[in-house]
Amino acid sequence: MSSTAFNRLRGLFSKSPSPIITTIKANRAAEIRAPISSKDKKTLSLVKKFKETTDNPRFRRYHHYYEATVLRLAREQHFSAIRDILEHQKKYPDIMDQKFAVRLICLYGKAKMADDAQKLFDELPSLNCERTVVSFNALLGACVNSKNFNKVTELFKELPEKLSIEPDIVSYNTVVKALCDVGSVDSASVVMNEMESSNIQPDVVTFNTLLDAFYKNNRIEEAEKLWCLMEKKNVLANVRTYNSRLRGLVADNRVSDAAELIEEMGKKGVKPDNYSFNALMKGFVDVGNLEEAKVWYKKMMRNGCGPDRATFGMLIPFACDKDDFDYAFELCNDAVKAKQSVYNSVVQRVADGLVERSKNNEAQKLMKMAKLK
DNA sequence: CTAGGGTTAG
Repeated sequence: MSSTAFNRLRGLFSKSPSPIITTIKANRAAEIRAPISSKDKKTLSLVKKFKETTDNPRFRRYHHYYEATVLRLAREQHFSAIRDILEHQKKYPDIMDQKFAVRLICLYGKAKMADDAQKLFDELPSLNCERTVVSFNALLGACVNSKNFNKVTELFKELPEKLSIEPDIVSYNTVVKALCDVGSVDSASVVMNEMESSNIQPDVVTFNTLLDAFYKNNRIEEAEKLWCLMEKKNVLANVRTYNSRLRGLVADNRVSDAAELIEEMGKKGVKPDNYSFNALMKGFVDVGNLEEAKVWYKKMMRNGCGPDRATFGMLIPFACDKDDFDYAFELCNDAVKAKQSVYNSVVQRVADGLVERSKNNEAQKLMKMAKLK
């Protein structure tokens, strides 16, 4: 509503015999003029509370609070609110500590706000904060998280010379990751080769990034070659390296090879984790083998790897597909015990299946559990 | 959020 219309309204209402009604109507008109939804109000109070909280130095060390707030605001697309609370941080003396500044740059990255990350990076000297390869790497990482991949290669080309920053292994690994993410796995391999001419040896992170990209693109042969190169360079495979390979084998329909690889990991002193077992169980799900999936689920438990959201999200619907609602129910119980959330639709499907099979007691128990969460 | 991680691979 235009302000003229508003004035006209006010003029009308001022002749109203009841002043109380006048006030209410005027307020409503003001609301129409500048609508503030209850969601916006919530955001405003969240921002206010965050600033007040971080005004206390003690709370500036609560990384999780920062991250949770930024991620929440990002999810709601309140980017100006994120800018608001992170800009506010520049008021504190902590900003002179590069560690603190790096955290803020990374937070911009998590909110996919690469330009703001760069703005802060550019301002560091004027904020009396030292700027080294670490904040440079944080900026690169923020661009990767923002999926602004061109910016990564651009900055990597320009900044080191301009700012006399020597790129290190983390810088190179971040560029490798950016190239893999954009689908240029070959260029990423080239960068790995180039590192060596800068006297920086590829490490396990470099290999893991590239291996994962090769396996994801079903370039199994090249991945195997890379694995050999890694061994030749005496870079020790860790659990993530093996997990990439497990996923690759499973994608290549080589489930039994994958199972063997898990056993081999144990022998090599690399303890399989959730991702390892999930990768293998996915193989058995893909070929419709519930019995083997059950066997490995048990092994997973025995190895002290708590099943996670991915495990339950995969196995419960699979058990339903196989009409094994008792097992699906058992898994739901485990999920509650493990404090892992399961989609309501999945729980509903299990409950419906139980009812169809006249297992009303179980169905009721299940619904009760679901409601508790 | 409520302990605490300066940057990279889920």
